[in-house]
Formats: sequence, structure tokens, C-alpha cells
Amino acid sequence: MGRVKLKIKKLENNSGRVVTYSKRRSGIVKKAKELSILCDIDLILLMFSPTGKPTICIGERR
Amino acid sequence: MGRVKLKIKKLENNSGRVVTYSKRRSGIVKKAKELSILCDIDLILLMFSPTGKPTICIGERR
DNA sequence: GATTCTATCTTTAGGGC
DNA sequence: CGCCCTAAAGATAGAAT
Repeated sequence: MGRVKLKIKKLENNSGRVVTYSKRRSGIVKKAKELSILCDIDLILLMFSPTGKPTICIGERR
Repeated sequence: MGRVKLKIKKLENNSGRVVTYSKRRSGIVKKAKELSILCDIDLILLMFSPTGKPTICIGERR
């Protein structure tokens, strides 16, 4: 997606890695929440930014 | 996406929930792997199918 | 360096087998 | 059940601000 197709390999530019992490993190967190709600399942997603900051996403099953 | 826009609420049809889980699980696992490679981060994703079967995805950071 | 825009690529709902 | 198809919705890379 986006203007150009990315090769799936480590981005060598530091700031590019940070920007891509920020954009894709929001996408995957949204998908995780949707999946847990739609399918009524338990789910957990934990990830660390390129600078080491953790993000945890817990499914919204009721 | 898809032919019709889904409301993000629990799918009431059991088999629909299973089918949607199967499709979306593969999508989110792919995104998780891509994110860990592109941004060189640690990541873990754990989820349970509507029938209770677990799937775990561990990032492919080297 | 964060936010917004948008052209372009990706995911997926519904359907067929 | 799993795999293929494809129109249509969604995510996002790069640019603009």
C-alpha cells in the first residue's frame, strides 16, 4: 500500500523506521481490536518501538 | 474492505465468526511479522479462535 | 518532527468450488 | 473446511504543510 511497495526487510534509516512503526502500529492495533470484537475472542498484542517503548493491546471481548 | 462494510460488533452467526476469524487471523499475523522485520522490533501476538484454539506469533527480529 | 493528504497498494466480505 | 476470485473498503509510503 502507499505510493510504493516496500521490500519486507529492515529499514536502514532510523527516522524512517520510527515513522513506519508509528503508522503501522496504529493499523495493527485497530485490526487486533476489530478481530477480538467481531469474533468475540481473547487476544493480546505486545510490541516495542524502535526506541524500546512498549505498547500493549488487549482484545475487547466482553 | 470486502464487498460490504461490516459493523464492528460481534458477528452473531457462528460459522461466519469462524470464517471471518480465519481470514483476519492470517492478515494480522502477516502484518505483525512485517512490522517486526521492517522496524526491527520485538513483538508478540497471542489469540484464541472462536473454538478456543490458540495462535501465537512471535516477531522475526534478528 | 508531527500532522494531513492522497495515489497506490493490501486486505477482505461474499461467493463459488 | 480450505482454497480461489474479485469488487470494494482499508492501510499506508511519500509528499506536502
